[in-house]
Amino acid sequence: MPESQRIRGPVDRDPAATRLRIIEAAFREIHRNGFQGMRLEQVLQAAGTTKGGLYHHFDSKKELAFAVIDTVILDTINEYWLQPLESAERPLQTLIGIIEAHGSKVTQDVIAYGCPLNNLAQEMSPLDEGFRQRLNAIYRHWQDAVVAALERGKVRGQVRPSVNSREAALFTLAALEGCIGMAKSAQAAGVLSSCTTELLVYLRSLAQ
Amino acid sequence: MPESQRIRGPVDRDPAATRLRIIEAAFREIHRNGFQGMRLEQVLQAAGTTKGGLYHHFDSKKELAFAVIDTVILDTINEYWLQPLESAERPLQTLIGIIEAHGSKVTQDVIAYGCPLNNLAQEMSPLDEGFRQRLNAIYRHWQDAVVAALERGKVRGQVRPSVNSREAALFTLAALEGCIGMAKSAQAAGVLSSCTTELLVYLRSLAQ
DNA sequence: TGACTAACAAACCGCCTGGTCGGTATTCTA
DNA sequence: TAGAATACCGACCAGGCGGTTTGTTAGTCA
Repeated sequence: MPESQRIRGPVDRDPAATRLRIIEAAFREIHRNGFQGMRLEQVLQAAGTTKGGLYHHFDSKKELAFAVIDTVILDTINEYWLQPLESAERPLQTLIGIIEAHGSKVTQDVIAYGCPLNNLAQEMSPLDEGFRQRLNAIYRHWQDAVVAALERGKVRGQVRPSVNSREAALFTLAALEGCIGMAKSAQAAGVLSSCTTELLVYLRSLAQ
Repeated sequence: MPESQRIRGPVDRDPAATRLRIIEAAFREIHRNGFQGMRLEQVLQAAGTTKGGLYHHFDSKKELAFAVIDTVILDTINEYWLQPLESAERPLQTLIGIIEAHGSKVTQDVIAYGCPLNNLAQEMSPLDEGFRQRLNAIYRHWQDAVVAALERGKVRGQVRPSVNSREAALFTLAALEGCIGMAKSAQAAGVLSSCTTELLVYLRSLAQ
């Protein structure tokens, strides 16, 4: 039926790469506009493919978003939080360091569009149980890593034994997400650094 | 053109009441589905009116949302935060009391659907400057009230003078919104109370 | 009490968008 | 190397939804 086949180069047919380009483009669109606001046409254009390519790799818009969660978002958490924490000599210091880095060098995208994980969780948790479970699993995964860090800090005498690790880890994540959210509302990097400064006050109070 | 005019009672024509019913229905829809997810048809059904009624009172979907922000959301903040704080004998204690009440008796809707203010701010701030300004103004309004409470606490010797009131107030709001968000993701009231417990630890550390 | 206007009612429009489907080109396999 | 399977193309479709328009009814005021 399509009588005017578009001229395109040697095409470099590479399914895995195509799939990845689609996922990464979808991630950016979701980050900016949310899941419901993401337009497949935009994703396709950014990924340099078409409906046919998309629906060959994914069953639906929702499945595409699930792939984004299970790859890009999960990997990012692992890279920025899990890996540094699990190999840390001084876990609490490392935790503080990660957050300090967040407050200062954080990319402009976080101020402009917020935390991709939190955005999706806030938008989709009440609307779709599939989203909620995946997102909440990542939060628990993340929290567990902080809990482990605090517990190891206790063993090493760097964290007060009276600290409730699960509550403190939960609160740390909540406060960080809250700070990012306030900065996004204000569209001001200064808000993020002011807010995280106070989070650091809290975290330092866990030390002994 | 409409040849089958619907039978309805004496209609109790009352423009102000109709407008209010539309706004309140819109608030509930936005709370559940976000602004982009709100369907006018749903609002109309809940409010017991039709397109004609809606577009008589509001110019567009967006203007309706602005009315929701400027009335329902603003009023709620004023009622639960501003009023108790401004008349408080012991401002820090009052602040702590408000948050304690939040952690325990909080309505089921907050766990299920989150904070209406934060939901809208996270969804719309990056997408529409009109939304962002209105929502951010409410946040500043709210923050100012907490700042004033902390400052009065200092005067009365209840808050340590070394506390940075603006940062502390900002962080308090951020952390609270974060806690609500975590509870919403987990769909668990226990998460909210655990998280706010730790926020209370922080707030008590401001006292002297 | 009769014209004028505000306050609705609801059919209708047109665009947007997720998803489908028939077709084609490339790669794999027997 | 032929045929099948995979990867991808893009026109098309149908439903949903915000917004418009035309028509009707209830107040209002001279």
